[in-house]
Amino acid sequence: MSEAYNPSDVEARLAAEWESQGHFKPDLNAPQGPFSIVIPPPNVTGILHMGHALNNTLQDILVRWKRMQGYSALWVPGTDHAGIATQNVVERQLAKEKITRHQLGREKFVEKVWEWKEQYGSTIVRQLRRLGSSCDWSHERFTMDEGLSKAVQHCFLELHKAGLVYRGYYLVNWCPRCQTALSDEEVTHEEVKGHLWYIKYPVTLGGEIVVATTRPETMLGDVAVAVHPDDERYKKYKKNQELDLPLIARRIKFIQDPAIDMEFGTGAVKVTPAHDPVDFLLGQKYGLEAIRVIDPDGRMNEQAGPYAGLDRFKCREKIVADLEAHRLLDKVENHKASVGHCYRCKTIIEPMLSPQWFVRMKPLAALGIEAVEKDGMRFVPERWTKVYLDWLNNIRDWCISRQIWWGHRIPAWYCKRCYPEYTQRQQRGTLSGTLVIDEGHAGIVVSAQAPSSCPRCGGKDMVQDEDVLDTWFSSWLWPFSTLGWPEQTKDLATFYPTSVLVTGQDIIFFWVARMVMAGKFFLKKIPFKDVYIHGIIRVEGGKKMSKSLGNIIDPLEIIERMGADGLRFSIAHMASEGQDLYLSENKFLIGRNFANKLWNASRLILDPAPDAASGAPAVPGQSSTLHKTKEGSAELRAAGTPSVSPVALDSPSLTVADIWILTRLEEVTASVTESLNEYRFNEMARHLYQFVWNDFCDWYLETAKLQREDNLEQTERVLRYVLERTLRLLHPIMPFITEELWRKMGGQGTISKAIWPEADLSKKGSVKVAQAIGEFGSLKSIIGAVRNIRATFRVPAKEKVKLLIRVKFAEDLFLRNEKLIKRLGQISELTVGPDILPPPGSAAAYSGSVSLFVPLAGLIDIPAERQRIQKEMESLQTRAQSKKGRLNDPTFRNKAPADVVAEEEESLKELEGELSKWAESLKQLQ
RNA sequence: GGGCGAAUAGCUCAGCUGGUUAGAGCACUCGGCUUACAUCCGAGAGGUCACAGGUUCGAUCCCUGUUUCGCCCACCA
Repeated sequence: MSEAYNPSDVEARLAAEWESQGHFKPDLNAPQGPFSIVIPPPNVTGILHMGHALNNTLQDILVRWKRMQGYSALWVPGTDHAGIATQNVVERQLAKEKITRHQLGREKFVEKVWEWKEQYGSTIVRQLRRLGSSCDWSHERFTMDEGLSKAVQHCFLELHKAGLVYRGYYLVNWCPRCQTALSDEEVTHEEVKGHLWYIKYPVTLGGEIVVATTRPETMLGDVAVAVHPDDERYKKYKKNQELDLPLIARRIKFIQDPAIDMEFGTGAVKVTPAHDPVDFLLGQKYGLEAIRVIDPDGRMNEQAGPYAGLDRFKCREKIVADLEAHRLLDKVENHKASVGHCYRCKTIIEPMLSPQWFVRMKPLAALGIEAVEKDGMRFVPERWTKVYLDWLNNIRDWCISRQIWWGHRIPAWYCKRCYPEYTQRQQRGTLSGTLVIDEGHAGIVVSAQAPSSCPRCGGKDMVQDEDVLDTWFSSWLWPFSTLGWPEQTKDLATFYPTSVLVTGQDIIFFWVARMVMAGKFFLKKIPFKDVYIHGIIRVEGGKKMSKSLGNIIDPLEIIERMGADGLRFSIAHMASEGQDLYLSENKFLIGRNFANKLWNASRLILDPAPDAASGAPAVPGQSSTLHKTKEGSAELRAAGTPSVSPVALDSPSLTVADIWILTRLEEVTASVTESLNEYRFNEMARHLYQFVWNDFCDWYLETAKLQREDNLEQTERVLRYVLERTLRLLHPIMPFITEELWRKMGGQGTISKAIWPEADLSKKGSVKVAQAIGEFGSLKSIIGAVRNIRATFRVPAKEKVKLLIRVKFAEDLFLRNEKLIKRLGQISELTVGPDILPPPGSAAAYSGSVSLFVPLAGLIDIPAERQRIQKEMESLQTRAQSKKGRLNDPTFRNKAPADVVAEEEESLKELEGELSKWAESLKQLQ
């Protein structure tokens, strides 16, 4: 084995092998039944970033763990077609060749996107494999697959049948760059510094009303000015008053509505129903006309008169200038407002009146609420429940049509004769009346296939809706569409509902809530019971990780340098429940170093010792005949387990170190399993790290090196036993290195199918075990004390010292472990007895009932020693003092539980004992 | 405007239902290439647990308020 662990040698090879062997197909005969997770499908355009690395590491830990526990574990991978994002990518690519999608035409363009998908779309799933994700790749799905497309269509038709899909003429969020409508969730609001312009609107019969606006360009579409009915300032104007819209001569109305805030601006507001959500509602309420002055591309249209053709922001400048020229601008204030931006391209959203398809969400939201209130779905951390419910309780209808080409076509058909007539009528009308489009009336047919004729006029010319569906309209079916729905497949019956969803907080609305609604609506069951919401990845300093900030930490580069296991371990170690993760490069060292530590510990155990000169190898390799599998052992049920003999804690020949490490192994097994049960990934990592590094390597291996000289066979058995089981505990978090080492131990097949260890803490309380643990603790603490003394007095590492231990009981413990104490403390001569007196010039230390002395005549530095003792005493005194205070307080004695009081008394006694010994030392130093 | 999260060592963070001496990694200091590992070993230093009240025998932890930072939601024209 190489001196340093080299992950790149191992990982790619194993990832390929795992897949080719089909290890991650669910074992349908697994004893514990199904366990399933569907991956949050990354965008096909995506490349692996830290968010994916986190998300998939956590999922993989769960899946590998459950698989080892004997579940029929299925992790369904796949990708999302990401309508707008993907279309944008391909459009940009075409732009390099100076081609627009319009030049290409729809069919050719969609073909191009598919080509792009075939060529680059597998990037991210390849990267997921590299991360070690144990997905069942034969189950991989894409949201535009034939099956999933069928599911989408079925879904649309069913919802339509249930009256939950409708076409309506509403004000929607419009991205002038992407040239499509967006749902409310696809708009991100950002605070933008702007201005509040106060514009004078002349009243027809004399006087003027000053209105305040942040968007002067929309005044061209104004149809009214509104004030609060109680506003004294405007009482003089009658209801049927009219005003003259400045710049373009047009009469507009004067209305009074209690929704107007008298405090804001002048208390008078211009009303632009075609370009403002609030005004749209007012328009509806008062039957106002909606005049659209901005076109889908963000330019002013012919309704804008002299401003037609100008970009909306250029128009704003010109309007302001013109108003100023006409002295119609009263004043300008600085003003901050939250402005909607397209979540894909960051362009400022334009509220735009247009006909779109919507899903009626209220009835579905009720199902979503029911999921947590009745069906037992829970969020981890729990606080997200409130966020989820608040959204559902205030839900608005979901705009699902997109004016792009890449996506699922809407199964709706328009009569070429009726529909244009209808829309023209609609656009000329006012906002009173219903805004839901009566399909029969408008010449629209919702159906999977093209209808032969228009049911209204009998026209034969029916064309399919040009629009496609929102990407999330396919993702919300993901937990069941990937299992074959709407067909009643075996997969669906077995693996739905899934077990847990692991995702980020940013898509609770987009995705999680909608999946719950769809799952409940179509399958009558919640799609998953637990929703684990992990944090968002950031970089140190709190900024978002983004290309434009140039602060990306690329997981692939980290994998390159630290190994996938190193990356995974580091990430899991940082992922404390639901908290955001702040990353920096050096945080990944922990995982890399840990893997190397594990590698080298294994090397010590598995590699034959190099000093062949001293006769037989100190450590036989795995070929040794000493380690034959014991038949029928519960530990060894899994086929192919390396030859490891179970070590029973009550075996008589075990040393205190053996018993201690074996007990720690049981403890860590219990803690790791418990941590996983509670989705505490960071604790899992910490427990394993602490156990492997501090307990196993720092103490047990050092002890074992010596033990091997005396009792090779047994020590080997313990070493191999602990290592093999530790590898299994580590496997979910570090799959590659554990597989590699497990095989080096002689494991056949794959560790990913080995059995998850079960903790046995039953022996922990036995007298023998408890005593051994206490005794090993004493050994550790006296070795620690000696090392401390050595360091304090700068005893050169190679120079050995004498050690005297004064102890009334258990002398033989120290004699039995003389070799260990001597080796780890660099001791030349050890004396143990009940009546030992410190030789002059000794440094002393006290721990419990043990006193130890290190003769350092000549080396000892009296002031330093005095300082060391005083410091020790000070800390003991502080502690004793606070305990005394507590114990002298009668209320503490009365109210605190008896065991707490007893404990305090006990520990005070101990402190005082130690304190007096230190005091004695100090005296002797004089 | 509403809600959520965070504030603990120089840095980044743990600390699960209140109970000896508040932990880790990195950085730092001292000493070591000790035959698994310098991606290492040994020993240290470093904290008024943001602030102010309260509950309690006892508060980093529970309650109230304040400050700072971050995020989410909202029809702030």
